[in-house]
This record gives sequence, structure tokens and C-alpha cells, in this order.
Amino acid sequence: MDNHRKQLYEARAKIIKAMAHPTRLWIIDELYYGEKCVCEFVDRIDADFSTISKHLLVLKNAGIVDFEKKGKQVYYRLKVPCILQFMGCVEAVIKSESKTIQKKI
Amino acid sequence: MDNHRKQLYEARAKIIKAMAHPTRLWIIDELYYGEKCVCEFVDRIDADFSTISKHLLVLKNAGIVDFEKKGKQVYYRLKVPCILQFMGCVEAVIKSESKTIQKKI
DNA sequence: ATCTTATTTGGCTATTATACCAAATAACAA
DNA sequence: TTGTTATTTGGTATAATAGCCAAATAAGAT
Repeated sequence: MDNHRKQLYEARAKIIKAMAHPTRLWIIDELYYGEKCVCEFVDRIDADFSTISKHLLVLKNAGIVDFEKKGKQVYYRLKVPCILQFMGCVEAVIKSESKTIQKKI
Repeated sequence: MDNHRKQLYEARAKIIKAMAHPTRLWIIDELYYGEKCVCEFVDRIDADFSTISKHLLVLKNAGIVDFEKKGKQVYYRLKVPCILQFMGCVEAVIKSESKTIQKKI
């Protein structure tokens, strides 16, 4: 594999890795309905403020979300909403898997 | 978040995590063109046999690929090819990111 | 049966990710 | 200024991942 292709896959993996966590997938889903401040996430889920803040940083560093400061609060929003379209295929994998398990039983 | 939603995001994260590695993304790309045996991957990339084998196991456990033994060789194939469609959006994130960096410079 | 080739498995180490706590910062309010 | 709220940052313990080597297994060839 040449260097160009290597870099391509590394760049893609970085973004996909940023999505590869249940809490972050939930955050992405929530952001579909519009921007939200950090405290709104903390309210809705049983997690530490710092934990949510760090998850948001991971998404920010991957270029998936963006934020804006409004007074004391920081509002995050989806930068590239097509991210959500992928979930259809992920669900297809889950369904296909549950079929395979059925067959085995 | 209720337990059902928690499990949903965990199941999704498991699949996405399985994709979140440059070598595995490359494998997925290669499999688009049809099934391949382990040795074909080893030939094409500078990596150990056991490393590739373990990457394939990760994809198998996530339900993304499937395999079939043919004589001495094991052939892997994509089980749910829609996985590839996602890359379009991943590329959109990369492009959006490079634009943001341009603005900063 | 022995040899060879293809692949998986186990073990080890180095690196990275996660979650929680405490402390730091930032903005507004009193 | 001091206090309060929202958020980030740093530290640290723990768990997960990656890659390499050696050994184990499996199938076909001699």
C-alpha cells in the first residue's frame, strides 16, 4: 500500500474512531435535532460533566461537531449531518447478525 | 437514557469500533471487489499474518464479514456491503475539516 | 506418516482510551 | 470584589487494543 492510500485510511479511521463509542453515538443522535449545550447532555445521561466534555472534544477533533460559546454555555452542533445516514447500514449489520444467530440456534 | 437505548448504542458502537482502524478499512475496501483469502491481504500489505488474521476476526465478530474455508485457504467476504456507502460521508468530514484548517491559515 | 503451506491462537509489551475526581478557567450576577 | 454556574483541563487508575513472535492446528502434497 502506498503512502497516499495509507494516509487516506488513517484519516478515515480517525473519524470513524471518534464515532466508535456508545455515548458519542448518542450525542450525535441528539444533535440531529439541533444544537445543544453541554449541560443538556449531562442532564439527560448519567455521566460526569468532564466525561461528556471530553467526548465532545473527541467529536470536535474529528471534525464531526462544532461549537459556539453563548454566555456561560457552550453549544455544540453537527458539522456534517450525513454522519447519521450511516446508522441505517449499521442497523442492517445488527439485523443480519441476529438472523445468523437465529440460524445457529 | 433507558436500558433499551443504551443497548442500541452499544450494539452500534461495537460495529463502528470494528471499522475504526486503517487496516480494517482497507480490508473492507478490498473486499468490495469480491472475496479474498488471508494470504492475499498479507501479500498486499506490510504486516504479519497473525495481525491480519486478528483484524479479520474483529470484522467477523462485528458481523461485517463472513468466511468460508476452501482447502487450505480461508476466504473472507463482505456480509453487508452498504458499509462502504458510509465512506462518502467520512470523506465529506475530511473535506469540511480541510476547509476549516484553510480558514484558520 | 511426514512435509509444507495457510491460518489461528496464546502470550507479551507498548500504546491508547475511558472514567472519575479535583482543580482551573470563563462569564455573568450580586 | 466575591460568588455562582458552566465548562475544560490535569491527574491517575484501569481497561482495551495493536503488533509481533512463537507455537498450535488444519488441509493437502509427497
